[in-house]
Amino acid sequence: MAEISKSYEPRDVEKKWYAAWQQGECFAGRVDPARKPYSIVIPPPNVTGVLTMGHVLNNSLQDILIRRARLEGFSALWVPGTDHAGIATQTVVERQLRKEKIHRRDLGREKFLEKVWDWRHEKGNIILEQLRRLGASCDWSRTQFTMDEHYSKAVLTVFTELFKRGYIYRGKRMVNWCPVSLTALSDEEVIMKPSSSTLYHVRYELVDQPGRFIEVKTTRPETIPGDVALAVHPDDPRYADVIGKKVWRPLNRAQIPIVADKAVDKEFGSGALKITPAHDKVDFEVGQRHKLPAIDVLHADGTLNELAGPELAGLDRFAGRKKSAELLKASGALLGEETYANNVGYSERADVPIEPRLTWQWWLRYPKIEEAKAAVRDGHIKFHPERWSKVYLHWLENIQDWCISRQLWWGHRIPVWYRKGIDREKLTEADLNDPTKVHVSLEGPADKDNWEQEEDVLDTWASSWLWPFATMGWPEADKQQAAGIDYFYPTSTLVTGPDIIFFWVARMIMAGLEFMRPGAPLEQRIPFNNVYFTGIIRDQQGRKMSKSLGNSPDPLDLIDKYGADGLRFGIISIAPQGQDIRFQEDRIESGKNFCNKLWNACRFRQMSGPSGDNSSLAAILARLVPAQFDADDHAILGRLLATTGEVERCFREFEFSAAVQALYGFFWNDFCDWYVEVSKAKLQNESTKLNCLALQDLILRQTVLLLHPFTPFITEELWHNLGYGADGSYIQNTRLETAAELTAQLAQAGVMLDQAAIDSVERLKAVVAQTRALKAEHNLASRRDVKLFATASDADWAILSANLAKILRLCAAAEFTRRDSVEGAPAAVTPLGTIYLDLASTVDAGAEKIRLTKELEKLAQHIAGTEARLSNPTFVGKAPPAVIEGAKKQLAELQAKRTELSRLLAALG
RNA sequence: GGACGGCUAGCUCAGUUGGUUAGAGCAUCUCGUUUACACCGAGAGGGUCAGGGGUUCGAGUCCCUUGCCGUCCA
Repeated sequence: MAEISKSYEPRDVEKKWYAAWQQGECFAGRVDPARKPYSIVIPPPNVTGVLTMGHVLNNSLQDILIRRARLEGFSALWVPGTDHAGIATQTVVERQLRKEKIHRRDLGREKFLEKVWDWRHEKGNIILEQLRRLGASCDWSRTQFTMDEHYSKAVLTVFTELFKRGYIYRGKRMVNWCPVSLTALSDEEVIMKPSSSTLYHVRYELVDQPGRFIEVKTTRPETIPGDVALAVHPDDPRYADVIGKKVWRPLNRAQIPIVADKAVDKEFGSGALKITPAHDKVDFEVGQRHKLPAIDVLHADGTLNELAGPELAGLDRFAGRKKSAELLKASGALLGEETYANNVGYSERADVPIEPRLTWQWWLRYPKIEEAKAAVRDGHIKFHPERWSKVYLHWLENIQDWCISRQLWWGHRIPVWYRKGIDREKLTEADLNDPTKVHVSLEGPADKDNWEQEEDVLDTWASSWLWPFATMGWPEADKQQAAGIDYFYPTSTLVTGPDIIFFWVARMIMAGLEFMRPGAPLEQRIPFNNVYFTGIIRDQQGRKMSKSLGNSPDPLDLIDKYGADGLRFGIISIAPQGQDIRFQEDRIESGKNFCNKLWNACRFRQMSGPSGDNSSLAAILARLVPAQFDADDHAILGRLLATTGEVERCFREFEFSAAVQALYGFFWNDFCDWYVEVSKAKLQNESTKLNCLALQDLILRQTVLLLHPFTPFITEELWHNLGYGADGSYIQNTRLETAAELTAQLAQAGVMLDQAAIDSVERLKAVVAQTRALKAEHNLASRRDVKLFATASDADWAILSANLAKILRLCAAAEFTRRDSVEGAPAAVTPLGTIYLDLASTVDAGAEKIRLTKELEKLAQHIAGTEARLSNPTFVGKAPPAVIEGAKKQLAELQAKRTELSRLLAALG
């Protein structure tokens, strides 16, 4: 056993144990029929990502669950991996190429993809390496990447299957278009930003009533050439007589109709709306209802095209906006401008306003919607906190088809081939299912030369929604067998953020229900049984942590500064269930301090006496001498069992910060501040020493086990330093006793907890605290030569005298004796009698009088309150007997204390 | 506009089905290097539980309402 150093130095310990764990294959997920499985799949971080505080929280929680499961005897599996993050990765590589003045089109698709793979091999594992620093006990041999060959096969299989089953179609619809990345975006890749725009007032002249105008307000005058109608509300009296008439479009002059549609907001602007179906989602729907054409006046890159007219064609949309305002002004159609605060959607990656655009895309009608609802509603999948299930169900109630295609190169290319020479603009739904025109399969058509493959790739989420089973070998039988899918699926718990309930959690549930174990009951097809939603980590001002704000500390710096264990312990302690977290570095420091405290308590144990046989719980129990147990021994065991039980409850209810707080309080306050201090007296007595050391060994062992999931490194180190584990073994292979099991084993060793003794410790603690306070009040806190007297009943004195050595040490006093009465000394009325400071000659009687008077005043208030309650007939009549008894008992104690304090005050003269 | 969450000590947060005098950590102040730990110990100060109303013998806790902050959906 190594000698323990004076303070805990995490760096070497962490390095040593992480290497040892990997060497010992501690993280391997093994199919073991003798044990129950416990599995987690990591929410795959973006392959371009680096570790953030959000990852630290999320992955610490997963590691805590997995490590606890190991201690509870489960066969645990944590599957790691990354996703290919289509647009993010493509953007990163494009940016890199731009430095060499190369555009991806210069390279061509194949060469560009080679560059992306180069980048992925060079940089794509950074975040997984960082997770190792945090102590993540993933089964790295199973690391997955969504673009790996096997995983790709799963993704494309799902596409072809869903196509066959009629869930996938091709449609020209309005999407969020990024004019820089030149692709459709999902809603979550669009960031709404409050913006200051200009609202242009534009008038449209009625064709058959020259001189009469309809006024329209718009922020986008450059789309006027794409107007195909004006719309008014059918019930709007201002416009009742113009419905069905025509107006002149003021740019690219033409006649367009006025239609009536309920989508028009009568209150907004003039109550008349210009309808531009190619450039606005609402307009598109209005256009559909009124069978209006859509005139697209923009190129894909956001410049205006020839349909916008010769003056505007070729201009960028923002330049076009200015130019169109000038043109309107020149023709007299512009009535005015006002500034207008609205929300504009921005492309997350390119940071430019997105463009609603009509494009051909592939769409998915979701499968298994009703079952997905039932799975959560009926509790087969439990959300923690539960309230998120409402958000989930609401989304499923209003679900819309999913646009699964992206105009990118990096991703899973859609396995669809078009017969050469076919006009894709004109493909009908029937054509899609005509194998002479469109081919859909994994391997592609046999005569490839006659076909052209779809250029689009799939949305990244269309690969990650398969994560829980595609990472376990699906769809190939041999790979599934090897991964142990029968054993590990469904996974136990998913840990993720509520921001991706729709994009990921809900979709995984539907995918699992559709593809896993067809025909089996719902509970065998769902991907997980529990979903734990973490909070979002914010800075001190409550802002989200982000790269652009620069308000996120680098977790690796924090690990260097506080140790991985300190970081984990600290972050968990400030992460209550379901609440956002305000990051405070001082809490991470507390985590480190706790580790140091733990370290030193173990060090003290090692310095206090010879090690006994710590090789098993049974061996330690055999060293206990129950006959020698004093009240403190009972009390600390009682607290140990209560804490063990509390931690069990916390894991059941996913209350991790409460578990950390319980362990902190138990270890620091109950064990270090009290038990270790009283041990110091007991350890000087040879007859009680060995029992005391055995008890410390028992408590430290259980504490280290309970803490191990939270702080894996230091606990593994101490486990070995204190001789709990043999060389070559690991703490994770120990079975953690539950409170019930520990109670039973203690009973078998002859230890029955004595509640009366435990209660007496509470009173003893009060005596010590009050005596210390009394000394401090008289500026004697640092004096160790004070003498104490007590006036106490025989029963109270019996307890005091039995604990004399402890009291002297804890109060830093030289003597403590019993007296029949003491006059004129400062005193404290405690639950075990009145304690006096023997300093009568030097005491300031005036100050002591003031102190006692103040205390009496407080007491009088309390007594008055209690008396009032007890004299209230409705209280006595309606409150439960236990509450009334409690109040009566309390009143008696308070009155006795008042009598005693009054006597002391009177004695001061 | 709808839904959800939050508002408790200077700061960040606990506070289980309503039941003694509302707690913790950090910060502040005082004292202290006594055989683990100054990454420590002892002590102290600090709260009309966002405002208002209601139910109840009793409300931080339940109900209604107002305000402010935040998130999501439209």
